Amino acid sequence: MDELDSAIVRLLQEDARQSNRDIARKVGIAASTCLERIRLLRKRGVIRGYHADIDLGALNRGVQAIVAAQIRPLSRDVVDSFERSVAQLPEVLSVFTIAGSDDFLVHVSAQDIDHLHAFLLDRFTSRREIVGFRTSIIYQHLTKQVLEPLPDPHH
Amino acid sequence: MDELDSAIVRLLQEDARQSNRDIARKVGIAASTCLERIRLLRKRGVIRGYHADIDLGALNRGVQAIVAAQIRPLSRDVVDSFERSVAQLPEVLSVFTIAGSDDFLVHVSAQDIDHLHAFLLDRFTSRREIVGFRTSIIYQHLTKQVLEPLPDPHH
DNA sequence: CATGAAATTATTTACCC
DNA sequence: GGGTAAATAATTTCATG
Repeated sequence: MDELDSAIVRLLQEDARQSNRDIARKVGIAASTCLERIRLLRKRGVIRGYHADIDLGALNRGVQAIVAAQIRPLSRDVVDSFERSVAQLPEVLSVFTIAGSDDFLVHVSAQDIDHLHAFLLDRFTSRREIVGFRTSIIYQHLTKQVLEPLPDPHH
Repeated sequence: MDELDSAIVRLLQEDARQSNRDIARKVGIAASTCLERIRLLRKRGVIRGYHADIDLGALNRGVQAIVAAQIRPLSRDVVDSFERSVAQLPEVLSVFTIAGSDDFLVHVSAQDIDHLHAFLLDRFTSRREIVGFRTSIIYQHLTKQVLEPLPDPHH
């Protein structure tokens, strides 16, 4: 990850569909060189994928919430199975497994408040491993699309 | 948003860099038709952008946390200015503005625990509008890259 | 008016310096 | 890292139902 790689990664975070030729021109290298660098970044796992960012409203997902859940027992089996089964529910956007008084934060979206309520009643209230959960409606979610590398901690 | 649009949106969420020709072939329409549909989806704001997903470790961001913050007063000025200034800190990945006992959840990443601690001391402890915050280390974060449309609530 | 086929223009990619 | 040429893709035009 030298300066050229960082510049390429930044440009692909901004717009993953711009042409390799454009990226090459912006960072000041030949298209063939740029293509090879992108291929290596992908192979090394630095670039994990390219994804379209879709408006949640257009997917009938106008209401978002964060559900803070506590589960017991905190055994590997119960934790792993909770993560996997919750992540595959259609309403779930992401699952944070965290330290602290809550065990998980689950980011969910639904058509409206009624569907959110029904979802929580059907999928959370009934789960035996969940000993408690609190739901917070999300008014706004700002996401940074372009992340800069942080300074190397060894320098 | 008919079935064809949904199929195109799903494919672009899976891999935003696949060619228009491949997408057209997979959904069973002509390339020109597909290109026009994608253009309209973009114009209508259904597709908000295309972004490379980068490994946080490669960006020297190996440690993630969620900071739940309470601020006062909860006036528009203070809320707006908190959102904007926090979102532009390099360590911040996203900011949730929420209802409930906490006012914000801030998703952050840093090089390591020491840098996370320094970041919180420098950027949170010192802010006058913050009346309290709790930090939870993230062990794991599962994100769904492909979101299906939810059933229309009117039907 | 949306679709699809063909022609033109542009980009990607493999190979060698 | 760069240059070139063949393969591939994007884009425009225009005919069709």
